[in-house]
Amino acid sequence: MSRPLRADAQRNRAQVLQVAARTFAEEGLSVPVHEIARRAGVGTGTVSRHFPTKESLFAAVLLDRMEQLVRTAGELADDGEPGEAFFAFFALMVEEGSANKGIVDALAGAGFDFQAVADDDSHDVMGAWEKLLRCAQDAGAVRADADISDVKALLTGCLDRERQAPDPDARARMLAIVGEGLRT
Amino acid sequence: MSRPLRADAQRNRAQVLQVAARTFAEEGLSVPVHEIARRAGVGTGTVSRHFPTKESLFAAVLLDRMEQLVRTAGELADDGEPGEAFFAFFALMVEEGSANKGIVDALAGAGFDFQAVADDDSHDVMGAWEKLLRCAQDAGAVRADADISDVKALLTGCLDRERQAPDPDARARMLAIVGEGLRT
DNA sequence: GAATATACGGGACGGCCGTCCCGGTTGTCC
DNA sequence: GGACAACCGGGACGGCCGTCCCGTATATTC
Repeated sequence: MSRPLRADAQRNRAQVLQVAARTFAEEGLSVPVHEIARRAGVGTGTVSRHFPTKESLFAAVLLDRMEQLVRTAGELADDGEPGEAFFAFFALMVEEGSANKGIVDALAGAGFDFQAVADDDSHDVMGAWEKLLRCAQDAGAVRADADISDVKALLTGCLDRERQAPDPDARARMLAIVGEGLRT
Repeated sequence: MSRPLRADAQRNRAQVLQVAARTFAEEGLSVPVHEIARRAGVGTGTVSRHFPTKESLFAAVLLDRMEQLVRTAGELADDGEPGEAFFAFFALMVEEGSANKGIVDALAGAGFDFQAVADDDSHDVMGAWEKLLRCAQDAGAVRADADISDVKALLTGCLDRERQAPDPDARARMLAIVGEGLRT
């Protein structure tokens, strides 16, 4: 282990992370790193010291969000009916994607290895999600042959619909369609 | 109008188009134009003279394929039950996407304006597809509130599933799920 | 408050890629 | 078969972007 970061370095790191989170969410992964540095009011060197590559910066941002989502998934799994929990989390992910272009890009596989980030030991989103699915299937609420990749693909579809034309009606309709398809 | 192309120019154009079609289908839109020129055995200048931009090259490739797909859609619409025709065409598109990474990229909106190309007057894929949808809805085979954007999004989802791990079982499952969701 | 390590800024670098241009070549037409 | 226009090849150019480096500034420690 190394000694703790200097105070200003900590501030800068946090600042970069926050700006990056907002920027990636609003504009997707195509934003240049220079731009994030500029908006954070630091030099590009500062960014690249804390996060050697763009991918590592995005991974750090994503991991933050992931933690919350996994926690939510856990809570949903704990209380209430398994089927409801599964579909509620699915809807939550759609909402998240709608507000977070970065996640959509990652899910769409636009250059980043989402799988690798999602599979990180301490932030096992896919695992948590899969558990929700399995519970719902055991409870007979979701067709037994569906796997987590199917679910992820359906999520991608819902997010694509959002991207074409964000519209509350359309979102509800897509959730209904997917729901009908997935239920036993 | 200009005079007809010189014989060698026609040959080169056709050659580039053919190589581009195969290459885009196999590797997606990220292939450099230089690489297509190299494989076609021509200089980059030759490519860029016939197709001023990469987008125009891809559009030309896509339009070829589109024509066939639209024709197929028309045939499906003409004979047989409307619901069957709609779902058959959907399955056909999934198959097409599975064999054609370029189309997947275009559908996923990876930098190219698929809509613009698809809406070309003489190759109105979306229109043809929408007609299939409307017929199926009129016949009561597909839920009435779904629109063509929903269908396109669901297709994107199916194609995403293919990309994660191509698998005949998974494809059939996805089609079943989407079918269940879309039927009345 | 001085000494030292640590971090900052932002310019430089290199790779990638699409586009353009020019000297040479090859069809075409009389 | 000769002259001219059309076309070819591929190198040059410019923009973009991620990464690295170094002279400078600042926090930390004693």
